[in-house]
Amino acid sequence: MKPIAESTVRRLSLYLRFLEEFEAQGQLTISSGELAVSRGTTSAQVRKDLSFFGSFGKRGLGYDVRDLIGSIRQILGLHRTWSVVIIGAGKIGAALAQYRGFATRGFHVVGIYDKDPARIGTKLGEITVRSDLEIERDIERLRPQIAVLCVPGEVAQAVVDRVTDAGITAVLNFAPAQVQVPNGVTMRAVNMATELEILAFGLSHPEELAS
Amino acid sequence: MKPIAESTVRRLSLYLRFLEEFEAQGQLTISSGELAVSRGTTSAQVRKDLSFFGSFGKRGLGYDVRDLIGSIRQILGLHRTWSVVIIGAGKIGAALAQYRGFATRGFHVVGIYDKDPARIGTKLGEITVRSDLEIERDIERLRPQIAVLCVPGEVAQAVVDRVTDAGITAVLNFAPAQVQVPNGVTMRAVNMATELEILAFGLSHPEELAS
DNA sequence: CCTTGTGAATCGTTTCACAGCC
DNA sequence: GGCTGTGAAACGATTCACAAGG
Repeated sequence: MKPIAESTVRRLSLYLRFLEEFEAQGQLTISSGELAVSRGTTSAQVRKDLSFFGSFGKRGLGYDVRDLIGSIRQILGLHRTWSVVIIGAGKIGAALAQYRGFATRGFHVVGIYDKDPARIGTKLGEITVRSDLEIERDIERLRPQIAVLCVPGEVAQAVVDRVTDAGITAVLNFAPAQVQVPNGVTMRAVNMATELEILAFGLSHPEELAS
Repeated sequence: MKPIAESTVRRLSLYLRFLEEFEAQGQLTISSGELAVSRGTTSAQVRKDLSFFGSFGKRGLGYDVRDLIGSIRQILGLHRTWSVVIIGAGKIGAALAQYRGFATRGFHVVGIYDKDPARIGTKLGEITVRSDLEIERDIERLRPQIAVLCVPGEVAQAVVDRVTDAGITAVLNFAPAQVQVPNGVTMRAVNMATELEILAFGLSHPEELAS
């Protein structure tokens, strides 16, 4: 298979969200054009995105909503569950631990860890904060695939090194720091400061930020 | 000025972060190559990104760290402060309200709002949660530029309509919903579910997710 | 000799346009 | 007739490569 652009994967995720809404409304079939307007893109883009993975529609008719949901789920890897550990039980870690959106999409939080003794043992929804010393043992035992980092920027790299050494193969980084991961590990970063700064640029340069 | 790609703005924000680290370490001068390796890009990319805004270096020498920090701050619109309102005082809204990264970069949180009477009046760090009924009045009075949305997906569009009608010109959307903004309003979305799904795709298709 | 700034070349993504099929 | 799937064209971003300046 040829390499797939991140932008394509991101759109597939959005298509999936809309398809689920359409399904909930009882719509059985949908055209690439309908899917496109709901998401602010073009019908050609929708068809091209899907074409990388096969052909899912019927010419003259469109796509079967339920089938396409299944196909995109399969493409994105949502036909199975994934186990997640959250590292850092500060404000953001705690908020994420209780975020319902994880579970409803097949991401199971199997552990949350902190270094601060005051936090260890406290309950966040279903789950109890454990000592950061147990990270390695738990990862080796429970084999989660994904680590969500919610630690201070200064320790982010050290923590990523620990979890990837222990066997984590995907990292979602909320820490305000750029981190390196070894080959074979997928990494994504969500950086609040950067998002705000892009907004500030947009405010400062009306009409000049592309898109 | 020609339109600037979002990817360029995002990199400028990262360069700024590294330049600040270099400055803290007392480094006076830096080459595009040094800036590039710290950020995983190329020296040509660094120079091209900067070239859209002027010429900031000295041939044979590189860039003065302090000057370049000032120039990038100016470019990004960080030479002034921006006022922010947070809509929704649930877990994520509350976490953001207390996020130190806002203030240290010149983003002042001037209000946080919720609909739930149990939350109204509670203190989050410095600031007290106010009724969502005061949103319009406060926006007209305090003239914040940025709204950060931390409300449930179902009400996100209605809330965006309210704040943009009241005069907000930039929105950072953490609600798990696609929203439309009127022309002239900058919008960015951070969608946890999408980020996780991109990771799941990466886990499911090793070697096939571009970069 | 080193490093910037930048046009030109390359690469990747999006859009177009139409043949093929329902 | 309507809509998909897909090569080809257009566009945009990144990389190359070098002239110009310290």
